[in-house]
This record gives sequence, C-alpha cells and structure tokens, in this order.
Amino acid sequence: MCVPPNVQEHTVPAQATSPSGPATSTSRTAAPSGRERLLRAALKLSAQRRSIANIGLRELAREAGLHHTAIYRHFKSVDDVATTLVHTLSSQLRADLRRTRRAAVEDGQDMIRASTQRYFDYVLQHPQGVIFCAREVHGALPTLRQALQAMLDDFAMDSADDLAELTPELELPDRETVLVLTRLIAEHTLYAAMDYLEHPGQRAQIVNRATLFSEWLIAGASRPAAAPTPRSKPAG
Amino acid sequence: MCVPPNVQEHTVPAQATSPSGPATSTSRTAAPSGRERLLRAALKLSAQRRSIANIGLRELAREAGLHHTAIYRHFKSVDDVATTLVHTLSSQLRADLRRTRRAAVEDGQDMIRASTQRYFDYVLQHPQGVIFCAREVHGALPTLRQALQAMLDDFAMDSADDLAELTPELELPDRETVLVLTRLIAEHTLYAAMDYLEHPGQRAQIVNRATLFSEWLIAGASRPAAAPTPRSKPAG
DNA sequence: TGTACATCAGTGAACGCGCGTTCACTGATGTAC
DNA sequence: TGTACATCAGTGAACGCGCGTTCACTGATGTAC
Repeated sequence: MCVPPNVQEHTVPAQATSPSGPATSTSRTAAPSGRERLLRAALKLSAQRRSIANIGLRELAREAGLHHTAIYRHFKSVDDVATTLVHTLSSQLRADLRRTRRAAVEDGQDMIRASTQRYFDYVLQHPQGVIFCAREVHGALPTLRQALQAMLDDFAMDSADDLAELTPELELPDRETVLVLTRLIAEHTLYAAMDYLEHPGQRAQIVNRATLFSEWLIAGASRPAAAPTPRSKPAG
Repeated sequence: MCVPPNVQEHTVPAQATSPSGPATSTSRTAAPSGRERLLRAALKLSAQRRSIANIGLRELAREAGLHHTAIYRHFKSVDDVATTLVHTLSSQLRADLRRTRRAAVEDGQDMIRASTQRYFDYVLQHPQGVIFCAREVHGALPTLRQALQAMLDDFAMDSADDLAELTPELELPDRETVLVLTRLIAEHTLYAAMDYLEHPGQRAQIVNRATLFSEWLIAGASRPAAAPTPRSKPAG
C-alpha cells in the first residue's frame, strides 16, 4: 500500500495546460507525477484563492494528492514552489502569446484589434496562468514580482518588434519611446485580463477598451506636433 | 492593572495619517484608542507585508497593543477590519487627491504634468494608504476589490470634470470616452505609485512616463481623424 | 542473465507552536433618579 | 450632590485544531559487475 490508490485521479487535473507540451523536466512520456503535480496544484490553488503566498504546505500536498512531507523531496519550501512556478509560467505565457500575436498578424487585417482579440481568446483558454501572473505582478514576494516585471519587459520588446516590422505606415517615434508604449500596453492588457475573466457580461466592452487603449497610446505618441515630448513646457 | 501600561507608546504610530483629521467616529478629541488603533495597525501591517488577507488576529492585536480577544469588541473578524479600512482609506484618498489636483490647477501651469507631480508627492507622504489600495485592487477579497474599483471610478469622474472644466482648448471627445480615458489614467497612476515607492532612483522617470501616459492617451483619443472609434474596420 | 547495492519518491508517526474562538471576569465611564 | 445600575473596553485562561518540520521507514527503479 505504498503507492496511493488515488494517483490516477490526480494525474491530469489539467484544464490550463498549454498544448505546446508540459515543458517541465521529467514529464516527457506519461503520468505527470510528483513535482509537476505540485506545480499544477499550486497554480490551481493560487487561481482559486487570493495569492500564492497564502497556500499552506499541507494544503498544497492535499491538492496534489501527496503526503505533505513529500514536498521536501522536490522543493525546499512552498516559496520555492512559487518561484519555480512563476518562472515556468512567465516563459510559457510569453511564448504562447508571441505565437498568438504572430498568428493574428499572419491573418492580415487590423493588427492591433485582431491581436488584442486573440489575446483575450487565449486568456479564456488559460485562465489560471493569466490570473496567477496578474495577481503576483504587484502582489507577493519580491522575487516573483521581478520575474513578472521581466516578463512584461519581454512582451514589450516583442510588441515593439512587431510594430516596427509590420506597421511601417504608422510613423512611430523612436525605439525607446515605442518600448515605453508597448510596456504600458503589456501591463494594462495583463490587468484587463482579470476584469475579462471576472465579468463575462462585459467582455466585448473590455476587448474594445483594450484595443482603444493601444490605439490611443500609439496615436498620441506618434502625433507629430501636439504632444511629442513636452518636457517642462507649460501647456497654456 | 487593567489598563495596559504601554497605551501611551501606541497612541500615535501615525506616519501616514492625513492632516485633514482622523475621520473615524470617536476620535475627535484625544487618544486614538481601541478601534482606531486596530485600523492603523492593519494599515501598517498590510503595507509592510504582502496583503491584508494574510494578517492574523493575534498578530493584528499585538501590533495594536491590545489583547487579542479585544478585537471582538469592535469587529466581527479580521476581514471586517479589512473591509472597514478599505472604505475609510478609499474615501480619504479620493478627497485628498481631489484637493491635491485642484491645488495644482489653481497654481496655473500645465495641468496634467503639475497634477501628476503633485500626486506622486502625495504618494511619498502617504505611502501606506496608497500601497494598500494598489495591492488590494486586484488582490484579496471581492468586497475590497469592488470598493476600490468604485474608488477608481470616482477618481475618473473627478478627472473628467476637471478636464472638461479647465482645458477647453483640448477639443476632447464625448463625455463617455473621456470617462474611459480618465479611468485608464486613474488605474495606471495608482499602479505607478507602487513602482515609484519601490524604486527611488527612477522616480523622475516614473513621473515623466505617467505624464506621457496621460498626454498620449488624451491626444490619441482626441485626434480627429486617425482612430476615433474604429469598430470592426480593417486598418490597412 | 542474475545478484548486490545505491538512489529516489513517498509514507506515517510524532513534536512543539501559534492560531481563532469561547467564556467568565474586571474596572472605568455614563446615566437615571 | 449622591447612590444604583447599565454599558462598554479590555483581560486572562482555556479549548481544540491545523500547521511546518524532523525522523526512521518502505518499496520501486536504476546501475555496476
């Protein structure tokens, strides 16, 4: 009776696993045992609850279907689980979103609106990861915040590349300004995902506002005369 | 020996009390005893730590200098303390910021840049309240989130009023669009305050970016032809 | 192919600790007469 | 002005509980010879 009888129930709680593969070390072939079940349990609990900082060691083990002392086989502490999870998720999310945005671009049409729409479709398919990232950006441990800020920086760079490459008609400002722009957009869009998931009745409106947000920012920053770089100059 | 000997130490931990008065029920005259000490302790702990949801009952009482069972004299639970605090803080913050912005406007000059600068000065003077609000907007209990979202809505209305009243030269879009704009600005500015407090070396840059953010959004949304309301219309 | 051994994931009991909640209590303050 | 009583903030002991951590253990799997 050493192997617990409920392993099979817990092998794939999934529901938010990316189709690009599990991407964590030993899970190349079959059951997602042990370490990976702990990471998935942490993700699930942190999406259900308020923050990953609140999750207890025994609670996490219970969710993963493990004896609570088994955690020490894989991690030093629950904080260690959190840190590992945020690094895993941020790289997954970045790769998935880059794919999503490029797919939208390849379909032609309005890049900003289409890629924004695709982003929110993605949010619906992977709610737990997005909730987790949005919550922890300003939430918990400094380590997690730094990792997620770096993720937003990466998003901003991807977006800046795509803008420069795919929308030459926009007459964008210099690269540095574009990075400020896309960084603002990345941050806002991540938060907007929370509202999107929380208020199903307002989703069309939220997508529209996020699109307008990007368009306004880009238009405002690209505007030649009105407010290019108003440093210490009175408006009057 | 019924009265604890350390009451006098704890009467004014202050450091983040608004000069406009304590504003909570019974504290009109002298020592801030009891209920108010609990609220201040909750604010202090939630600013130090990650979230108000993590604070324990005994921990809170310890910080307030009270026996832990005394909390039940004033509140039903720690969640009750949190709810009371968020309502108190959000109304205080709104009133203080309205005062701050109007003062900036009365000094003439560039309204957006000056009021943004004043806002961050305010943040430096009242870090705990701002941190608390920024953390809990997307953080903890749904009750707190709703109260803080309502606070942001109020900020947006104030800003929209001021924009319409004080900057007629801007040719702003319709009231509804301006409210979307100012709501986005209110939200972003609240988050920016966290970065502002966390990174003292980047403060000038953060203020500048927040100003640009507002100016870009307003300029972009006010632009006559480029992207007024691009509903389902390909950009190409 | 078989044996011996090391490694590794997970088990189960036990520990000391701080938690939230209850209860009866103690003085101080306010109020009616 | 004085007495009797109600109210109210805070105390202190006690409770049962779940927590994180430790330790010695059990099988299963991999590896050397």
